[in-house]
Amino acid sequence: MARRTPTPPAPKISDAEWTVMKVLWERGTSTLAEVVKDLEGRLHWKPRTVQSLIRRLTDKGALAVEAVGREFRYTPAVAQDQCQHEESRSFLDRVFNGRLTPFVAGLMDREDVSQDDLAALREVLNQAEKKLKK
Amino acid sequence: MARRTPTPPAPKISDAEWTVMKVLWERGTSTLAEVVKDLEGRLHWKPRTVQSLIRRLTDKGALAVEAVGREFRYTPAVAQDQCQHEESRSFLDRVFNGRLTPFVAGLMDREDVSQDDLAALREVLNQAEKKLKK
DNA sequence: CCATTTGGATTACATGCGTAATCCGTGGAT
DNA sequence: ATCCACGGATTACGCATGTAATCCAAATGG
Repeated sequence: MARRTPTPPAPKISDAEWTVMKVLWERGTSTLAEVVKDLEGRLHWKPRTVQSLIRRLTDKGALAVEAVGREFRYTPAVAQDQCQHEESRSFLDRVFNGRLTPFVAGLMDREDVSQDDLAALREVLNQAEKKLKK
Repeated sequence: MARRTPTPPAPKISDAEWTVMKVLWERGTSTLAEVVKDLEGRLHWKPRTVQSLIRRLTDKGALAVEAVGREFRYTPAVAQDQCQHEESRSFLDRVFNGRLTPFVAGLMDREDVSQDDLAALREVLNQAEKKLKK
């Protein structure tokens, strides 16, 4: 498994920040209140906490801000795919010396996988192979 | 993909600590000097740094200590598989809402995979299926 | 018009992490 | 007998993180 042409690296997103980014990626763009609404129930975060996280995310360039009236709308400034991929890479390197197969094998070994999951994974592999052959 | 019977959770291991644990898991047991030796060249860590990490790892119960003469030998007190699995789970939950397939698909999409890797992964899936049918 | 709510800005504060340095004692080299 | 290097213990120190609280101004409800 080899790296490809590198895109400029996305800002490093912490655990708690990921929770917020996922909301924003899903909704596309939101105000603070909307994000808070979206999270409440699942999390016990105070609104201030959410605001802190949003602020840190804009500071590090992961969110773009646009003033609407006297409020702000926040929009992801980095692609989810790219962030996911960078996290994936650094995770695999750190824990599995960069190797994907032992990671998958470990999961299969210690968790229960459904037939559907297996089928979906096979399909992914087939696509990869097709791409490889071109 | 569902969780199985939980083992008591292993201590949380940081980035730098993973580097040390990997040496110990590979060597089985070592003194400080041996770990330092093993890392030098690849890393620019001062011996003191390695010692600090080892200390933190023993403090959190990831390493067992045995006095040999007036030195110590350090031995992993947690299984590599288990640590890897816990990291895998928390990574998948955080970044991919727990779903394996998009993770694999993302990698396939953005990195180059070899035929050998594909074959190895297929084999892993076959084993999983066999286990599933039993 | 006044009180309350709400969002942005600033500040907080304990913990963990990366990366050591210092202090101290001892076994080995001279 | 002396001095040094090395290991363990203690301490350091700045930055990131999780989780807010405070302060202030504007909008909103009454």
